[in-house]
Amino acid sequence: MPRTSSNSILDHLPAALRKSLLSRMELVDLPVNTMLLRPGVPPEFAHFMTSGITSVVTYMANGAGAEVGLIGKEGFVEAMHLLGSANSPTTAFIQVEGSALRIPFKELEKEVFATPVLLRRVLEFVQRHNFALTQLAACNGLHEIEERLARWVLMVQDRVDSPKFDLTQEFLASMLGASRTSVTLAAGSLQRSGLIEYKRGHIRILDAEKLLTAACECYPIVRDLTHDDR
Amino acid sequence: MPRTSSNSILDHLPAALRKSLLSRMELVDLPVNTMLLRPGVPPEFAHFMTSGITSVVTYMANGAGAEVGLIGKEGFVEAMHLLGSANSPTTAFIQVEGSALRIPFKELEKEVFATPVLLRRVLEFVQRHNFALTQLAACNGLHEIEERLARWVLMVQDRVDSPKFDLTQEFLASMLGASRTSVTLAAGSLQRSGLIEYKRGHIRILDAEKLLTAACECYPIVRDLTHDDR
DNA sequence: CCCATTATGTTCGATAGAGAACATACTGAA
DNA sequence: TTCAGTATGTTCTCTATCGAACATAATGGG
Repeated sequence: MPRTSSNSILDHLPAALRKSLLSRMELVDLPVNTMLLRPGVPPEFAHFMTSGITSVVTYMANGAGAEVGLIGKEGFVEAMHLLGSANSPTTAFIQVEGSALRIPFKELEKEVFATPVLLRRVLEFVQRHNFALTQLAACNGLHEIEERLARWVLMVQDRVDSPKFDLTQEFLASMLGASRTSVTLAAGSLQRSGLIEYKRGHIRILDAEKLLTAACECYPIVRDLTHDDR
Repeated sequence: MPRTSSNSILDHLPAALRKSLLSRMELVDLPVNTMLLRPGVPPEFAHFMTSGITSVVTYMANGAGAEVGLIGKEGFVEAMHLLGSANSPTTAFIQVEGSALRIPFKELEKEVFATPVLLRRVLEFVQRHNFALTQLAACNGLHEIEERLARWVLMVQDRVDSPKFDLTQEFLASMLGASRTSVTLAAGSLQRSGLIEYKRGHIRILDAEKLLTAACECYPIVRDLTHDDR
């Protein structure tokens, strides 16, 4: 399977089912900031990420936001929406450009509830995503910015398979629910310690080992949840 | 149906299915602090709350914790665990004494995946619970203690149907991911404004209207998610 | 190559909250 | 009724973070 169409969930499906799904899917490029999901709006497509990262964020009325999820090729974006018809308070958009295999949401919905194997895989993903979310929910309230920044950077790295990617500090601030000033300070600190290099929206991990130490305990917990092979 | 055995999920099932389930369930009293779920331990029973409140909390290594869920008679405690076999990082225990209809977890699991209607109801609950969680995750990081305290009190009230219940400030602190001092100050402020009365672990809501104003925007969002009639 | 734009760096005052220490007051069991 | 235990009230110092303001520096389109 070519690298650009590899998605963990699809890859682990029985061959026949995978083929059937793939035949109805379309590989789409996803530039930065592409909106995949808005609060209260039912999704048109489901996006099985094959590269890049989707951020799931909850925004408050005053515009402040905080990360509540990060989805790469280990998952797909609209999983939660398959479970029912409640209004989602979240926004999802492309944080690191990439691509996804997309399928009309209604079609996936039908398939999921008609195909037990697929349903199980979807629910397993929902479970892992949810457990990760509980950890991040506590993390947001309890840990300091520098630890959370380190965690975030590592989480992104896991999903892009590269020590180098693009993220402005302004953007990071809204992800971490912090002010840009604080992010600059935290990033500066990590940079002075030689863990990362930051250059106008380009970030590079220099020492992943030490970064792990700088991150809060939430990182390995969340990583195991989202990147364990089952 | 007697008040003590009323649970929203069970109540909305087709009569035959409900009867079948109820015949295999046991009504149990749940005193304060009863543990229902520990991190990484598969649940033995599922508890459909009929009164009282279960708190779902994520604890960090240093003992600090934060709320990631509140379950009353609108739901049941171990829903997430039905979806797969990943390790949950959460702890669940009784926060306000009450009762629940419990059923061996394995038995419910079998039933859920054999009975589409039941599965749908379960997934709907999981979805609502999850969307609420995304809101609370952001809330934990972005809102101030007094607003969150007001929100918490209202959420508890919704689930006990009473303006009066027992909660120590020490406990509230660990729920809100704050220090006891901060909770005392916030509670004192709400008390001086005449919104609540606090007396040695006994809290009484005096002015629910104003409390709504004092709470952050998250309260109505979460309430609609968890207490909407579908 | 230049300039407008955008991203980062830096400083400063203000503040929410942490954490410790101690005082007070209520409660229930003996 | 008394006392030990527990919950709340209060004060203080300390620190992380905010928010605003401004400086600097890189970037890319013309």
